[in-house]
Amino acid sequence: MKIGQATIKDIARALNVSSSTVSRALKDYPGISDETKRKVKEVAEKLNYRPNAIALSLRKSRSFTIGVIIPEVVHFFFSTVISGIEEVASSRGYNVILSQTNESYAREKSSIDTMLSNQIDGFLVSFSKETTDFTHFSNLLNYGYPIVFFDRVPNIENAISVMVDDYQGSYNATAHLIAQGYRKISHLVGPSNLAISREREKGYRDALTNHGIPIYPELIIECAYGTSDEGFKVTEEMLKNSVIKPDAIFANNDIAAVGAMLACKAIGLKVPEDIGIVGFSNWQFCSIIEPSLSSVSQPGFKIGETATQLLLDMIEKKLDPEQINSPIILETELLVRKSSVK
Amino acid sequence: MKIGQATIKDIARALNVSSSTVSRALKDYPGISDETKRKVKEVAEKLNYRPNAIALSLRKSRSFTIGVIIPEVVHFFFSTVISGIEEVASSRGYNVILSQTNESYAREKSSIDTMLSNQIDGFLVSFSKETTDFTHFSNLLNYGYPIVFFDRVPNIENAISVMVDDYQGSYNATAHLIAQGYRKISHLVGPSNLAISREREKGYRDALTNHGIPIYPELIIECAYGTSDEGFKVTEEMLKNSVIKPDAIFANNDIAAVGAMLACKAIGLKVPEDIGIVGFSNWQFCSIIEPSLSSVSQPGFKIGETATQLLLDMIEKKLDPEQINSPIILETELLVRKSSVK
DNA sequence: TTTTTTATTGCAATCGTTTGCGTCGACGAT
DNA sequence: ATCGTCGACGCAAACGATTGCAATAAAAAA
Repeated sequence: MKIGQATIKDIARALNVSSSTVSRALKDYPGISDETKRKVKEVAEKLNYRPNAIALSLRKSRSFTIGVIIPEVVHFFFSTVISGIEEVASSRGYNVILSQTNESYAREKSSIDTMLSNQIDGFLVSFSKETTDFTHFSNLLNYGYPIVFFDRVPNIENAISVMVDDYQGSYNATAHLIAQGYRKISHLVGPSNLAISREREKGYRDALTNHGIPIYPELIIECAYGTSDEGFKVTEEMLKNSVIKPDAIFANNDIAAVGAMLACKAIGLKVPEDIGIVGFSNWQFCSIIEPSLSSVSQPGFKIGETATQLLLDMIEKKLDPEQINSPIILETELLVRKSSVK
Repeated sequence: MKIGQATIKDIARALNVSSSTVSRALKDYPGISDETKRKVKEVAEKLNYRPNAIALSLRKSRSFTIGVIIPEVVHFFFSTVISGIEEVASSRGYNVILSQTNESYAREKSSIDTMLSNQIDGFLVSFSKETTDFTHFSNLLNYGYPIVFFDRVPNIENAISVMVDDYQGSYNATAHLIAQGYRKISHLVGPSNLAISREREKGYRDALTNHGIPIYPELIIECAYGTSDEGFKVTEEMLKNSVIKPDAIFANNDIAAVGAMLACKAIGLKVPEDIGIVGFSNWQFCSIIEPSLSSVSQPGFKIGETATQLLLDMIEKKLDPEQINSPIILETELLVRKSSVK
């Protein structure tokens, strides 16, 4: 028996009826006799009939597929988000097609192009670090194309976005370090074109200010790539050259935090006694490294779920994008571990 | 200007020619005058014409999309594989549609069904832990449907699979421990229903035997879930209760290895002086924990790449599945770090 | 001038499904 | 006997692109 190859026409031929009748019978349309419906369904079952989703897409100009554009798959946070996306999409009968940009703007644009040719019903995107021009998105938005941004969200009109409360997460982390008695807190900043980096920096600054602690620009260092090596290097340099010696480091991300931790150890500083460290994202390794790394946990799965629900609601017109005029913001959670507790 | 909405007909109308001419002109068919080609392309450009991939799929019964069925996305190894898949697929002009089964057999089957409706050109699958009946796969295979299995591969006829040399990886890891002077080597075994666990155990046993070292059944312990806590617990118990005191631990996976390492430290044993440890998979955290963890690295990215190349070659008839009658086996690499070097 | 060739283009079917509208027969009402 | 109504179904167009087979005109050959 052929697989998924039987068409409505085959059923029609077998029963000597028209394809219209078969189509209607399968969908329990009124105006088709029960007898016919029964027979059609029976034959459909026997032939292992599977509707051709492609033909349906063509007819309806709807593909029941959503496109996910993501910087990288091999990233704890993003893979968690994907998981949430996949969960909701599949439960609502949608397919997920995936493209990773590897942080390349060109790739981002071309992915969107091919997905558009595939009549994707909507996009879920977290744009690349390289992306500074958002016209490819705003064009789509102006046309009314459903897009939901998550985590990395652009500052353009009508964009619907789901993000984490980076500001508050960062504020809490910094406040926690202060509460632990750390005073000269360094911050490893993320790439400056990402809003999340700026939010996190702001949370850090405000926490210091609100606690009456001076801000030392010397201790605020950009760590654009967010690799462990980069974290190591900038930390090493800071520890050596800075006039103000930091007694804590709050890193924009966990990987850089680990680099910083290694740099501290290499120089003979004890964590958390001599220097406290907090990261961001709560990668799996946080709890198993020595000392375990305090980190701000982002609800990746929930972000994926929420963004997908929103997108599908928009696609199905259950939701008017106009109703949403500010980003959906999900709470973070500060997980205090050993690296920041004296 | 509408986005991706211009069709061949729009171009035809604008130039007062037939759609056939437009179609041919766009593809540089012979028999179309250069003048016409020029004009068609010009208008296509102006209208921002994008071929409708859905219509094309319907016509050609080819979707240029491959389906990936995977147990979980949030897993270092699998996400790495996905990355490799995505890379090759996109470079060869294919889309990737993704479904995670969460280790559920029912979900696996239904995913395959909906992907079939979507006229997927082929499958890349790593099946769920629950799956013991493989008829849904063999049906497809018998029909000549292209499938490539990876990592978790079924033992069915004509199945093409790409896997890692678990046996050899395990053998090498054990031999390395022996070479370092460790003699009473414990092994934390993985879930016994997965072939990879059995292969790894076999590699471990053979390495010991070939080096004339006795095997102590007491030191071979199942660690089915592979969590850090489980690793901790079984190791703690072994160190306390076992008559034979191990001087090394080779764990089936990195997470369990870390648990074991913590248990050793907790009891006052020094790694690697008192006890050597080696893990499996080379998770990202291996190099950043203290001491850094030696591990057998599985080439996840390469598995993804290789499997995808094979699949696309099959789809494009560049490769006859008959030619391949044994699994493709990729080499592992033992990454020696501090945890196993005296 | 007539016939043949060649260069360009159009027609129409096809992929599988949906759907507005028309058809056809039966049946009840007048 | 005639008309209207209604139930059950078929026709054909449509979605967008491709492609075998004509068709048409101009150019070349006879």
